[in-house]
Amino acid sequence: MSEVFEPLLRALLQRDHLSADEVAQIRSLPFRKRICERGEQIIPDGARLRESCLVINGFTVRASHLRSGKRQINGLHVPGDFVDLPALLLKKISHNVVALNECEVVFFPHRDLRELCEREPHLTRMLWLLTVCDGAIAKEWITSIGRRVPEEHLAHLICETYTRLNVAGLARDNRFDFPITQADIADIMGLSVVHMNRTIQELRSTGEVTWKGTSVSILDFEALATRADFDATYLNLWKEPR
Amino acid sequence: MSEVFEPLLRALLQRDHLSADEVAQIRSLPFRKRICERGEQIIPDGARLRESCLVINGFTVRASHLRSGKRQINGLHVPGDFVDLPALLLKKISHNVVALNECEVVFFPHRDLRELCEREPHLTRMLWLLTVCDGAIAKEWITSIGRRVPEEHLAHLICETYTRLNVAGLARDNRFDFPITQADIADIMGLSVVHMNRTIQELRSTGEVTWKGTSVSILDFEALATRADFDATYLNLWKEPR
DNA sequence: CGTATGGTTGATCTCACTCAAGGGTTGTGG
DNA sequence: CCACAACCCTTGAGTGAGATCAACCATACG
Repeated sequence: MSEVFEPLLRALLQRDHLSADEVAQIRSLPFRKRICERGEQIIPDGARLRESCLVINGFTVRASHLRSGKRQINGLHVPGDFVDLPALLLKKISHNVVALNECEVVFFPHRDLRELCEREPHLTRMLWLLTVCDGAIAKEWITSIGRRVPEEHLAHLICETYTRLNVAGLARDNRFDFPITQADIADIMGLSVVHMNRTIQELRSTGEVTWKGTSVSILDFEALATRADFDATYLNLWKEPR
Repeated sequence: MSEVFEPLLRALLQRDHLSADEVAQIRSLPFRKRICERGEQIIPDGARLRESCLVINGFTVRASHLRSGKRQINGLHVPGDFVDLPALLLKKISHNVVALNECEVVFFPHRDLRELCEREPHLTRMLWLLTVCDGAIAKEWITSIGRRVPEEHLAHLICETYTRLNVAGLARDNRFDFPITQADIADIMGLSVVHMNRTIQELRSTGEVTWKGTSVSILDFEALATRADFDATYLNLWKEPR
């Protein structure tokens, strides 16, 4: 089953050309697959890791917990995202990764990734690029949470998620499936659940977004992007020799 | 003058062993030096970059601007920080970098960094590691801004900055120089200047922190770290084969 | 000196939190 | 097949944190 690598290759090929040999090198990586239940902790906080996890199917979030009991989500992973690739270098990560819905994930041993990086400088840079894009998203989130008002922030999150899912081939025609609870979105945006609910209703009432169950529709993407000050540059979705 | 490379080597050697040859390879990188005035924009927003910038001396911040005129700072760079190393892969960055005080920075052409990465897999990973640490800081900032109350957030920022400056050899005995205005800290924490001022006064009044001019003193680091829920793990300041 | 910049203070108002309860849907067991 | 529990969404009311507005002070600088 080669589908394991499709989301990843899709993410890479969006950003640079890969030779047939490079594609083959990636495809030859050994892996173990795992199905995770909704709510399951995929990667525990503070663990010492010997493999890195790639999401094939489903949504996961990266969260930190404070002593006070508060929780902040600082990352959202869609299929094709190399959830904890940084662990290849860090060995230890200080947040945990949780499945939002039933997920299919695969783990690649660090040993094999390491060997790949020893012989393939260009692929190394492409993996590096993935972690850099992840960092760019985090920086954009800082801006959202710090200076965008909740409606703008939510609009931005929707634009970003749509764009990322579109790359993964999971969103089109201004619609996508977003299996997340309002409590989780509140933990993304740093708001209370009650206020989160009211913010969503605000976007609904203006007709900008239709959100029923897990189905999100954007009436006019351009308009929403303008409202949110969303500029996809930071996602680096263009081909370029890297 | 080899001091150009000291802050960088310090940052790297803190996290892994480097061979004499590797150190020599770094030292042999060609560069151009520049002095930046306080408030000067070092790297313009959206520019196409052919070199990456390392801070030798002074403080810089990375900021985003919204249409509304609001500004959010999403990164703080201390000496030894490779400010826009991600640009090596991204080519284009969507935020700008500004000097907080008079800074000494050096630029390394991407061509040379690229060549270095082609032949040195381990050094590549070390540079990669720097960008990953930068990302880890951004994630921690999301948590701070989203879920820490202003006093905790400020305490966390102080602990983080002290720890990072300590690595750079610029802080010890619980004291450091922090040439930043309250308006800038407000843009880091996503607060208004007035409230920022009151938050600082709060930390001062409890005696946890002395802050006069640009000199910041921490009365009891452990106590402040506890208050802020600060755990330096995310800074990855230990030696490990990467 | 006058001016600019940054820090400080007070008053007012609004946004967002908390608390508390009700409603809808799904799944499960009697 | 219905009752109940669990989970999530929704709504209302009261409170408080943080924004905004508007001054005033301190220091550095030309």
